[in-house]
Amino acid sequence: MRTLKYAILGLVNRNPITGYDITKEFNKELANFWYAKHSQIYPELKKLVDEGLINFEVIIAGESLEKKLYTITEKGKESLKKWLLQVEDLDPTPKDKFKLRMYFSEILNKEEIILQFEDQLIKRNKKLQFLNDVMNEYDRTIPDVISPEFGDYMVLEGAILREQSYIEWINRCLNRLK
Amino acid sequence: MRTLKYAILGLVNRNPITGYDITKEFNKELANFWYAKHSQIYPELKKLVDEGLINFEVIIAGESLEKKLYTITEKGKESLKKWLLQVEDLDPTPKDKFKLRMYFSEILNKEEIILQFEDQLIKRNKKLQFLNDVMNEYDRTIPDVISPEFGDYMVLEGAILREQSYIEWINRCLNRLK
DNA sequence: TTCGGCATGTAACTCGTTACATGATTTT
DNA sequence: AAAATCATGTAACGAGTTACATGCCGAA
Repeated sequence: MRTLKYAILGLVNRNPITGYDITKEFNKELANFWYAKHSQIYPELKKLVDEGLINFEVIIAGESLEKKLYTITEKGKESLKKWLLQVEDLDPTPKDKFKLRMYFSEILNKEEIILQFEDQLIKRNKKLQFLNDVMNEYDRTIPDVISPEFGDYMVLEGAILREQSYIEWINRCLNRLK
Repeated sequence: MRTLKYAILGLVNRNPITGYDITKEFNKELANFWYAKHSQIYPELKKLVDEGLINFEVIIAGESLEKKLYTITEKGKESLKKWLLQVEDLDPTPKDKFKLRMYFSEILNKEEIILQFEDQLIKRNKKLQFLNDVMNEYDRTIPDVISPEFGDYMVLEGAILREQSYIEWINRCLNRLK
């Protein structure tokens, strides 16, 4: 399936970028729906070069620190566009360890179950708060459709809706338990 | 982390069960938040036996068909309970290929993007319809708290809320695009 | 001069999927 | 008699994590 391939290709397509900076991108907005460690990114970049989808240029920063600045090729752009246009079946439902634990919770007593939900509620609220803080930096100006910022905005909103719905689920469970 | 280990342990804890039937469970309610193929389940069962967490008894069905019926041990029950009670950090945000594609969609034109969202909307609605159908089989009788059925009901409701929230997100995106 | 961040890589391992492989039983 | 389903396994591969490994640069 090679999804990481296209995640990287998408980033390199926006602007020439180094492996290090790709890793950083995977820890910002992007982290709300895709991510990877540098140990996965560097080998994948090498593979993409071999496939002729990207090129790199070695940049010397300061005295001797080598950076590799990757740029997308025409072949890479075509490959990315083809992937963006493809119509696929739905991904399988994402796995959820907390739900798995609650699914088997009948062997716990009520108080123990409630404690689990309450702990999860705190953590989810914290995450939602964080996402809202990021969202507020957009300062009520919804970016133009078809701009890189619109992508950021869109998926951030998706992440907020997802957390809200998870919190709603927890609250419903707690109401039944109390 | 060995999550599959506990998913299996949780099922075996409910009732003695064969590997084949565990595989089937992973394609019902459970599939809304955990699943595995038989090729992963059989080796894991062997491992759990080695660890003394489950036992099995060979059953001959019909003339000569061998089944292995697995039962949880005391050690297994303790291990499961410990796992159920543990307080963990939030899982990383689940990966989402569709959101990844839309994140990079600025290189497509508006009509192409809208087509992508509309296709996704149809598929998500279909899935929601399916989940609602399953839910209606509960026939308005919410199962008792602390029963195996309550677990089923709870996670099914979670799955429905999740799909609804995804659909809400798609609609918001479409409204902005139109 | 030391510490945190910049920058790139590899090795070993776990987790999960697809495909291969076999045979028994039930249903059409 | 054939097809679907029951039932259990292994092999090869791909994806992802943790740990190992190295060296540069700027700020305190």
